[in-house]
Amino acid sequence: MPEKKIRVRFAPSPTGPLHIGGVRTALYNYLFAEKYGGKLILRIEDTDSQRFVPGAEEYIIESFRWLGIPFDEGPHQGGAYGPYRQSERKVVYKQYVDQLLEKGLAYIAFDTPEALDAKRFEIPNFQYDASTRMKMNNSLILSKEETDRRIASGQQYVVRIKIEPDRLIVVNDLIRGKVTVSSSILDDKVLYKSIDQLPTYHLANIVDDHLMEITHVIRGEEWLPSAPLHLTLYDYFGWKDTMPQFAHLPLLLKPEGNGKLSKRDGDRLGFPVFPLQWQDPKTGEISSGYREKGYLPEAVVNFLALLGWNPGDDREMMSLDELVDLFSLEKCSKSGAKFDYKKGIWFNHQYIQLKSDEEIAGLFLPILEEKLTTCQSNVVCNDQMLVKIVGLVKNRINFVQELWEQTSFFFVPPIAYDEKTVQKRWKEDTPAQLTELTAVLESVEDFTSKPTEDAVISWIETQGYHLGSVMNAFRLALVGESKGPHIFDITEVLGKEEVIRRIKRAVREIKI
RNA sequence: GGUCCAUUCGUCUAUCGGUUAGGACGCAAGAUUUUCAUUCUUGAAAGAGGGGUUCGAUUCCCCUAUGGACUACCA
Repeated sequence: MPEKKIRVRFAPSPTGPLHIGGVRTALYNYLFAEKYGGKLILRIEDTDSQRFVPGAEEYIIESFRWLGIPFDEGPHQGGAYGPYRQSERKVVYKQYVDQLLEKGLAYIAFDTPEALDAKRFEIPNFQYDASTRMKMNNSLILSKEETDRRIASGQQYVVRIKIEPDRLIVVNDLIRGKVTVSSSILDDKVLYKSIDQLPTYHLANIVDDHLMEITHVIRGEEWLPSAPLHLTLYDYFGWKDTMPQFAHLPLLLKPEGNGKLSKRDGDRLGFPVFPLQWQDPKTGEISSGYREKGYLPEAVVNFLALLGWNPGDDREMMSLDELVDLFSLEKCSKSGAKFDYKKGIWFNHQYIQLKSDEEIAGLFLPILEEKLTTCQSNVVCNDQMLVKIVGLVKNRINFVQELWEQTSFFFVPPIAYDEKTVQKRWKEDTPAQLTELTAVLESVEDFTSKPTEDAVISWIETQGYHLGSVMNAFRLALVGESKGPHIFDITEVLGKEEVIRRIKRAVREIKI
């Protein structure tokens, strides 16, 4: 592909938890960089001092650590193009703002936010541009002396780009092809504000991408409308030759209804829209995260990768390495993707099946320990047993958390018996049969699954009992309801004493 | 309102002018199972509408409709 060393960046704003759409953007940047042996840079875009949220940057770092997406450069690991926080690059931007001012490609405007609001109220489609700028309050109409005097006296101002109207701007997008707009629809965007001496996104973004030698800007579609402005900026600075290429990714949409995916959709439909759980430092409100919900990072990555991209064939299960190998911007789709969270659940199921019983048991252990203390269970369970139990029920779960409801009867004997099952499975002759069964079990030497099963089946056959009714009643006694894995796999884990104890208890407790 | 982007089963998507329009999620039915699941098999399900271009359009062009994004001294 390109001769130049690939450098891409993910540039989030630390204004709260990272949206899942942002995660996907970062993932695509990573896949692209990795595929072509390039570098992925994390840049924190904190030029809005008003909206800064403490902890957000750490949240971002931790999210990608969890997902297994490493950055090559960033505020934490450093790099040759730092600093990587825009708030630490103030001095850098100022000189470029001055450059534009000197060339007459930008100007100083004194209009207060209130004055602009009034203007917008007065004129419905007001835009600060070539058609209006000469009627406003700026250095274009003020004398040099007056402008300087105002600045010296401490009057707040902003620097606006001076857009020449009636020019055709062509954005060459790697995903969408040529996008042409007239410069007349652009407004004189604010590039810099004196109040906090910080640039706005547009200026900082272009300066940093240039200075950091970014070769490809892969970002969400919401940026497509401002791409012409960015192109103009590259042009004004004389950086067109080294300008990065653009790729605007389709958006993630609500699973149902219209609009883009928001936090509310997650709350309403019960799925997270953030990688990690997040507690808002101001309100204390907690938003759920994929990690805490029990998603495996591999599953999240795989699921996200397929929302807006595909390998060109029917493959769906792909590791991060495979994704790197298969990824290409040409295969990215152009239209927004409704967030199919049910498919995400399916992916998680698949990835759980791929993991060893030992690994799943390890993930389950902390949950189990907590449950056992609250249940005051005195069941002793060693690691080997736990692994075996997990192996028995693993294919029934989508999340590790579901393991408890699938396995609780192993640890806690049934205290109640499901009424419907009792009605269906517990007949008049059941107590007598089960009492006989205890004797049969008592005589089994090797209590592992198969020998026990053989002994019980042959007893049922010689007695001429109905297989189903004995077995179902047996299950009811052990589990408390009509569910669970193969019955003799359960008895093997439970052990002879516990099995007999449970049968006796059921015979004693269940009345019809 | 203006600008730009988009439009194949309910959803994610394959198809780069000629296909019985393929796969997956979800859904339904059946099989397996002593239970519940898993699993397997099968099924229903799509080219927004209208014009062109072409021997032939889902595929190329135009219009309409619909959806989306943007339109801040936010990113």
